[in-house]
Amino acid sequence: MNKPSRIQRENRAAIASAAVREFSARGYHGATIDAIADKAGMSKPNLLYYFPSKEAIYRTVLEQIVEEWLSPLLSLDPDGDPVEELRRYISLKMKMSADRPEASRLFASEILAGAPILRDFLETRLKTLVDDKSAILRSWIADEKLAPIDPVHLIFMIWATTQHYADFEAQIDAVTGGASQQQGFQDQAAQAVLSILLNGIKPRPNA
Amino acid sequence: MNKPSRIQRENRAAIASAAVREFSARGYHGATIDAIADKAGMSKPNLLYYFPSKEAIYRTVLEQIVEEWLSPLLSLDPDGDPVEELRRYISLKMKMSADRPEASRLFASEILAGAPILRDFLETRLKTLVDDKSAILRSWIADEKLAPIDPVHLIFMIWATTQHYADFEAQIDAVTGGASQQQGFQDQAAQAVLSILLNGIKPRPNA
DNA sequence: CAAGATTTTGACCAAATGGTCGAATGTTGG
DNA sequence: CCAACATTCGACCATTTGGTCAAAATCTTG
Repeated sequence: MNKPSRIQRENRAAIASAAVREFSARGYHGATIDAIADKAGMSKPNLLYYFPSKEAIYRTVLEQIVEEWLSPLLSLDPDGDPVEELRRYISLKMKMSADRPEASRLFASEILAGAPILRDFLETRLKTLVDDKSAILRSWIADEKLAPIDPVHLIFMIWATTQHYADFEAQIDAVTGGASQQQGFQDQAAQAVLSILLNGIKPRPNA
Repeated sequence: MNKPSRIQRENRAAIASAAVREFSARGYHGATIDAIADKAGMSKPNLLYYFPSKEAIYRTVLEQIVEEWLSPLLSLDPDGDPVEELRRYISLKMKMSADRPEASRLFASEILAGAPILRDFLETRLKTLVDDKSAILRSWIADEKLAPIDPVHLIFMIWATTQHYADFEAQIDAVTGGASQQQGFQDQAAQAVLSILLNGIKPRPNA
């Protein structure tokens, strides 16, 4: 298994990109190797020359997505200003939703189905990360820099609200008459989410 | 098309219940008529005696779910106290997530896939309903009983946070070590969501 | 440029699956 | 009790689809 050739790099990348689009649009079972190969501009046996099976493609793209997903939370800085750190984190997640909606939907689809492939990752690396960052949030609360809110639920709420704009895009488009593609809409959404969440967690004097 | 017999009522109900479980667990394409028939306790041809096709089953259960989904928002009362009305609405949605997680996941799965079946419903009935309720929220904001937040985004945030507990149950279970089944967890979740959202939208004196 | 390695593909296979059909079985009203 | 009707199901079919294989085409390199 030496260094991959240019052709290998290009084709693997084309397949991964096509697979994310296809899996996110049709789900694991709805996606077909033929369709992915078509989108990647090659024949099915050719695609299977690069990946041994449909599930292998799925695993590969899921792993790539999961790594991206982790990074914003990783960078939550215990020494920063709590509200500013959370503002930055939420903004980053909103941007990811806007920039890579298919990736978000593929991840969502895997979790919806009960996380058959990602369960182990969720129970180990993600759990550890959430435990770590919860401790930071708890210390901020102890210092009365945040309202006393269960940190785990705060993290869930941030995930829920930010990813909603990618995962439920079809619903949002329908309800808003298709506004969600425009730049203005994204800024509006980010502003509303930031406003509610940040106001919701700022320490309240009389409580 | 006379009144259905007892057998018809029972079998149709059994099929619908089995279909919700099967479709929500495996997605539209992953679900098989055989599996639904098994769960409903009958043979595949027998099931197809009650529904003409897989898609017909899917449409039927989706429609039932969508009707349930609408009702809590319908009851938002323009003459009630804004914060109390929203507290009631959010609590209702949290309870639906806890009580019928499969239904929530089936709905989510349809939207994730681009709402091929529900698009029309979303663009007509749901859009109208959201427009109506947005007007109520706007009037509350005008009366300074709520912070000035785009009503549509507030509604999206409520949907996102409440449905997250059903749709991403696998992730929540993994991260919390399986706590989400317990009653205490549900109460905790509801409290956190209510606290952040309600504090997030209460009018702020100096803004 | 030739030989070996890499990449590509048409043809094919086996399993899964949505759906049909006719015969058998059960139910019900007169 | 029986005739008409409703319900159930084993056997079957056609299509889709994940995956294989051997041969052809292309690329790389000494």
